[in-house]
Formats: sequence, C-alpha cells, structure tokens
Amino acid sequence: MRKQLEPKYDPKQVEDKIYSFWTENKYFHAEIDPDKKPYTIVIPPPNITGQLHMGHALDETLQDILIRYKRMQGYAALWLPGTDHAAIATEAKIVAAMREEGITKEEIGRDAFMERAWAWKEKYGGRIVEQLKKLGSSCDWDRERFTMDEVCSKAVRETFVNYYEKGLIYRGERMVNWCPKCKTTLSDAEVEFEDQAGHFWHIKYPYADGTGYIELATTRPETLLGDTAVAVNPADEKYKDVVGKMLILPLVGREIPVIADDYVEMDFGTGAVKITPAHDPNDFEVGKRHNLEVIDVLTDDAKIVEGYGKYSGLDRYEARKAIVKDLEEQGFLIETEDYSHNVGTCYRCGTTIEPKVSTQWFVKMEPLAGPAIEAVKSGETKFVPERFDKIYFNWLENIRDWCISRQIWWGHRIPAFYCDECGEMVVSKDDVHTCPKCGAALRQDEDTLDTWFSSALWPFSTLGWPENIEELKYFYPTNTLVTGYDIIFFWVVRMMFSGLEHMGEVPFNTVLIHGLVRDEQGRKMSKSLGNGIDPLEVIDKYGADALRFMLANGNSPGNDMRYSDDKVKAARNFANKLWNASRFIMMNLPEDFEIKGLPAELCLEDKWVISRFNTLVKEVNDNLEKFELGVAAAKIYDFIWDVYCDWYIELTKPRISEGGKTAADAQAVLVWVMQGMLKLLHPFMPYITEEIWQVLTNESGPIMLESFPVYDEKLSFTHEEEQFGKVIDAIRAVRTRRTEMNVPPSKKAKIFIETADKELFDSCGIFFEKLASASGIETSDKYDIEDAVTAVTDSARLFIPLEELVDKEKEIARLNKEKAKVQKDIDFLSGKLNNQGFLAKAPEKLIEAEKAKLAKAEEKMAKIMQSMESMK
RNA sequence: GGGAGCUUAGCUCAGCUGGGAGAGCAUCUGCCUUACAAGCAGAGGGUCAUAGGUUCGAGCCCUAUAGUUCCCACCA
Repeated sequence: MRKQLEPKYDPKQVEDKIYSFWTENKYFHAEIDPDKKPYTIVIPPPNITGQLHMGHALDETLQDILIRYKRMQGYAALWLPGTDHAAIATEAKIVAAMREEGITKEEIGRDAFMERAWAWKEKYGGRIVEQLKKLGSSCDWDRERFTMDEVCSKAVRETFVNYYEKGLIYRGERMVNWCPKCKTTLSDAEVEFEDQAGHFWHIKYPYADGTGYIELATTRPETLLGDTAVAVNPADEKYKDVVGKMLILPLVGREIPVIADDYVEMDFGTGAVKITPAHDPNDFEVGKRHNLEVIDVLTDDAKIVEGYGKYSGLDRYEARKAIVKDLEEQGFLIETEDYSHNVGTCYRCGTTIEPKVSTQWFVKMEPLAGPAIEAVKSGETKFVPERFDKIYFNWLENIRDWCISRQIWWGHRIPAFYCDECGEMVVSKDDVHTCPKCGAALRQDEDTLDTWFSSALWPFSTLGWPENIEELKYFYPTNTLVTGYDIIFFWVVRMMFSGLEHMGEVPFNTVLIHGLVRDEQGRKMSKSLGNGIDPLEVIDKYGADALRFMLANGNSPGNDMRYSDDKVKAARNFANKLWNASRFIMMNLPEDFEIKGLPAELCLEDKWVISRFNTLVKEVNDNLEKFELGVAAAKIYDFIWDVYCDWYIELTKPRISEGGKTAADAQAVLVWVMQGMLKLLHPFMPYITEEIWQVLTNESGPIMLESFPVYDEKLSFTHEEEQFGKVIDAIRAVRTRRTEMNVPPSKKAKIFIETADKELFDSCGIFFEKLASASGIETSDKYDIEDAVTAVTDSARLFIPLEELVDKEKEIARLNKEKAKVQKDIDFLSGKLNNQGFLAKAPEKLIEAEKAKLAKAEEKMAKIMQSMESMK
C-alpha cells in the first residue's frame, strides 16, 4: 500500500524526525572535493549568553536558504557553525549569578571563576546550538567551533604576536572608554551615545592676582578637582590679555594657568573651557599640547580618589551634587542652566562611560584600514545592498586605534609576559615562565582581549589557520557573510582587515545585510520592553517552515521588517496548501506508479503548466543569484498556489477520473511539476518539502541533495501558453458573469462560444463544464443568441442562455461600461503607437507587443459592439 | 553638524536594468465543487508623500520640500 499523508500538515510529527535523518546521514557535512566548487558561509556566532531571538532566526534562515540552494547546485557547500564567548556580556551574567549566591569573583579567584565560566559555556552554548537546529539550519556540526576553543585560541595568539612583531599592536597610555560598572575598558564601537538631560553650570574661576574672574560653564563640575588649566581661543579678543595669567581653582585652591588653544570655540558659551586632561578626551589632547599635568580624580568605580577631603569616596554623581552645593555656597556658581547633551554609555550595561587615562593594548588602525577600504572600493567584497559600503567607508576612514585589552577574566588572556626584576616584556605564542634577560620569573598580563578580537578571525580561525592549509585553500575566502547592519562596525570591518592582513585575501566576497525584526507595532524587540517574540514558541505553534517562510517572504536586503502572527499564519497555511496538493496527487496515484519524468506526449494544459514552471525556475535562479530571496519566495508561493493548485490540479481532475493513458500522463506531469516545486521551495521550507519528497518518491533519497532546477529551453512552450491563456480568460469571464448575475454554481447552463479559435475551445469543453459550471459547450464562428448572459474576452464571445435572468437594460448598461473600459485601452495604446517619438526610440520588441495588445483590444471591442447590436 | 533609509490599497509590505500598479491580511458577495473552510469562485479599494525636471514614456532616474526612522560626530 502506497504511503498516504495526513489531511493536515503537522510540523511536530515531521521536524525532529527529518532533522535527525539529515544529521545521522551527515548530509550537512562538507569535505574538500576537487570535483566540486566550494561555497562557504561562516555563521555569525551567537553569544553564549542568551537564547535564540528573532534576529537570529532571520539571520540563520537567510544563510540556510543560501547554503541549501548552493548545495543543491552541486557546490561543496560548507556552513560553519559556532558560538562566541562574548567576553564582557558573559562575564557580567556569571558575576550576576554569583551575586545571587553571595560570592564575588575576587573571592573565588581566577581559576575557579574560569571553571564556572566554562560550565556556563557548556550549558548555554549547548542550548543555543539546539535552538539553531530547531530552525532547520543545515550547519556542518562536525566543524562546530567556539571562539575560545583550542583551534581559535591558537589563531588569536598567532595574530597577536604577528601584529606585535610588525608593530601593529602596541601598549601605551591613552585616553580610553572606561565602564565603571563592568570595570573594564571598551572600544569606541562599544560605546553608545544617547541624549541625556543635564545641566550647564556656570562657574567663576578667580584670577590669582585678585583682578576678577573668568566665567566658564561645565556639564561635569565634579571633574573640576582635576582641572589643570582654563583654555581660550588664541584669536579671541575678549581674552587676549589674560592668556598666561593664573587662576585659583575653586574649592581646591590650586593655581592653574589660562592657556590658548584652537580647540576652543569662541562662540560657544563664554569662550572659556576648563581643562581636565584626565577626564575628557579633548582635554587630554589639549593637555598634551601644553604639557599639562594629568590629575586623575576618579577610582575604577568612579568615586573620588583619596586626598580631596570630604569629596573623597563619593560616587561621581554624589560628588557632583556636593561640589555644586559648595560652589553655590561659596559664591562661585553664577547660574544653572538646563542642558541636554550626548553622553557615552556602555553597550552592555548602559552605565555612563568615564573617559580615563590608562595603560592599555592597542591595535594601530591606520595601516590596516587602508587595504580594507580598498577591497570594497575595488569590488573584491561587495555589500548587498550596496549603500552599506558608505557606512563601512565612513567608519574606516575615521577610525582611531582599537583598544583591545579588557580588565575581565573571561576571554583570551593577553600573551604578554613581564619581568618585575628587570622590566623586560616578552610577547609570545607560547607561554614563557622565565625572563630571557635576567632569568627571573615572568608574570603574564592579567588582562584579556576584546571579544571582537577573536571574532575578527572567525572566517579563517574556524578553518584551522594557521595550520590547516589545505582546508583554508579550499574554503577560504568564504563566499557570503550574512549579518545585520547593526554589527558592521563591530564585526564586518574587523574581519575585513584581519583577513586581509593575515590571509592576504578578503574574508568574503559578498556581505548580505539584513535589517532588524521588529514587533507588530514597529518597535525594536527588547528585553526591557518585553515585546520580544520567542522563535521557539512560534516554531512550536506553527512550525519551523512557517517561521522561515514568513521571515524570507517579501523581505528585502537591508530593510527592517515587522513580525506579525498573521504573516506566520499565512505561511503555515501555505505549507498546508502544499501538503494537500501533494496529498491529492498521491491519493490518486496507482499502486505501481513509477516516477519516469515527463510523458512522451504532452497535451495543451500540460505544456502550459510546464512552460510556466520553466519560467519560474529561471526567475527564481536569477533572484537567488542576486540575493533577492524575498522575491524568489513570493514567486514560488504564487506559482504553487495559483498556477499549480488553483488551475493545473483542477484541470487534471477530469483526466484522472477518466483513467487510462490520459490519466497516467496527467499523473506524470503532476508529479514532475510537484517534484520541481518541492526542489525550488526546499531551501525555504526544508522540512515539509523533505517529508513530501520522501513519501512521493518512496524514499529514494533526500531532496536536500537533489539538483536545483535549471531553466530548460526545450520546456518553453510560448505558443501553448498563449493559447491556453485564452481558455483561462474565457473561464474567468464566465465565472465573473455568473457571479455578477447571482447564478448559483449548481445551476448549470450550456455555453455557446463564438470564436475564431474553434478547435482550441472545442478541445477544452470539459474545462468549461468543470470550472465554469457549463453543462456543455458549443462553438461557432458566429452566433446570434438573444436572452443570454454574455461574456467577452479578446478571443471569444461567450453566451450563457439564462433567459429568465437576462435584463436587457442592465445588460446594455454593463456592456457600455465594458465598452468604455476597452475604449480607454484602445485610446491609450493607439496614442502610444501614433507617437513618433515612441516609434522612433522604443525597442522593437515593445512596439510589437503594444501592437498585439491593440489588436486584441480592438477584437474585444468588435465583440462588444456586436453584442450591443444584438441587444437592440 | 554630517550621512543613510523610508513615505505605494484600511493594515503589513513587494515591485528585477524606466514600458498601462501587485501580494498577504482586512472588507463585501456567493460556495461544505470528496486535496485543502488553514479552503474555492468573484468584487470593491491606490493623483505610488509634495513640487519641479530629464525622457517618446517615471512608482523606478535627477533636484528641492515635508514627514518619519536610523547611523555617525570631541562643542565644554
């Protein structure tokens, strides 16, 4: 007994079973294959901190579509999966979990902390991998990597040392972004700016000689403790005579000079700026130019340092209040103004960043940025959509050195070793314990690397660099990177210069950028709003295929999209539609049916559907090559639902019930087109297509390894497409007329067809009976039937004799309306064809097409006129 | 202060290199036609933000304007 399908598609019965089938057979595994071309995608590794969210679901879906498509095209398609240790984010989570238990990381020490962190990784890293699988991701799990595993860590060390030896990594004292809560530095990319309401405090700084004061304004009065100068613009007439004079720093009493520097804008505020080199990046630069002392007044957790009396130990905001109060009491405060300004915050915890002078490790960016810019300019790497290259250029052209050292434990420890005896520093790929100079014991740098330092190497570290040269040669550079626009700076840029520097080649040829998945109201999904939608719940409710299709369908590169339950439902309904179409086919196949491709003889409607399918294949391939996944999905949807289900299946029903050869032929075509559709759809909806395929073909092999359909010139039947199109037009016209006249489908009536294509319509009588409620048809090149409902197309006049329903007045009115419509067409088309400019400049093909349209419209008009004539 | 996107049917969005505006959902009318009511057949609904321009022809290209979203930027 041939296996049959259930009446409704139930994803739960299918998904896990199919996924195991794929993985058990290692269908996702890619090997070096000299006979195949490689196609590689590396996954943007999800953080081990969290769960899969909608953004991941979109990202993975797009990648899976591409990789499955390429695999079916015969590439050695490698989708390399993995996870990211997400240094600061993960450490913060672990520390928070420990706080619940009442312990701190300092208490348990570095080794014990690392043990906890690895346990965390096992648990949550494992969980997110399971979630990726639920989506149907066809990743090569044999190659799963983690940014801190041995292979990737080796690459990190190699890179660090290479950079260092070339002088591209240095250690130095700079102004860095400091998060007082995470107690670590942050790179510029990790700082998020937001407008905050604050105040502008106008303060008097008196001259030391008692001749008055300078007024200046600040948003951060607490930093006054560290002021070492007041700056004015050298061209500023107001202050021309005071440059060089000394001021008394309020509350502190220290003497500081008035200096002149171009940095100060004369028109802003009073034109005088207090300079705090330790706590403002600009002031730091000014301080360097003027050899000012750097007085750090804040601790690592942003409290006032010792030595400032009652202020010492106060948090920066408490100190601010206290200082403002004292300034006011002592008469230094002139006014307090409301002021909104841009404040940098930590991208992980949201705490306001404290600019801080500190000794850190940096990557020198200028020499690395150049080649990365060049690679996109030359087109070696392309952004899709193209406009994102502007963002990329803008970032790289203005880049500053990259601070890579972090004061946390979870991450790659910096491979620098210090000798406390002689001051020697060794940077090495391998751990060194004794000083090569003096033989004393060495101490490794306590700091770890920015998490993005290892992700930057992801496209080649995961493939085994620097050791596994063969794999690298084959799979590198990767083909497509799929990611959201929100991490271009963090990640894409850094992979680009890292790949170019270490591999001498770009890491990927195309960067496919997608947008954010927002909620139904268009808001960003976020934890704080609680409006996030869990992809796993959606999968549970509607199936992974439905979620995937919803995410892919109609989504265009680079644009945000909204999640909506209705859209998932529509996708779920589509899956069910396909399911039932295949159910219909299978329940009608004979027991001994064998799949043998298309029959030798094809009838009109067979050629019509095959030709339409062939066109679809061409378009879908084109769209996928251009990364227009959303357009491709929509076209497949339309074809399956409209062309195949609503028309072709209905057309075959009479043949199927007739039995014999005509039924066998119809079955063969039904199966052939169904197979093609399943293959086209498989990258988008892998589970259901695999399930149907297996049942339909009696488990001959997985659809995921079938060849993706290609356009076949021999299957293009334009003439038959056009001919059958006339029949469809006529059927539609009859249906419309019947609905307009409120004729119930149960009331059958004969249809008389006046047409020049007698043969065509004669051969299609059965379709009018089945699809247009006809009791039968008759054709002639001339009819004169009164008291009939008439329908007109450009190739036929159709009479439905339903005397009792015909109201001549109404009929004439309707014909008049239709006449006006066709007349408009004729006017438009003939206007165009009388336009000399159009005739002279438009392409020949278009002119021909327009002429044909006009001819059709004129035919239709003639038919309408005839009908009106006979009404009189 | 720079830069980018968006503005198309009531809603959410497509629209390939310029050639008479599309889908899903929603609305209205008929249908339980044995694959599917998660369905079938039909219908209504749009000055493609506004104003100019280029072109034989503009939703699409150019310029300006408005609204909106986002990114970048050291104005204390």
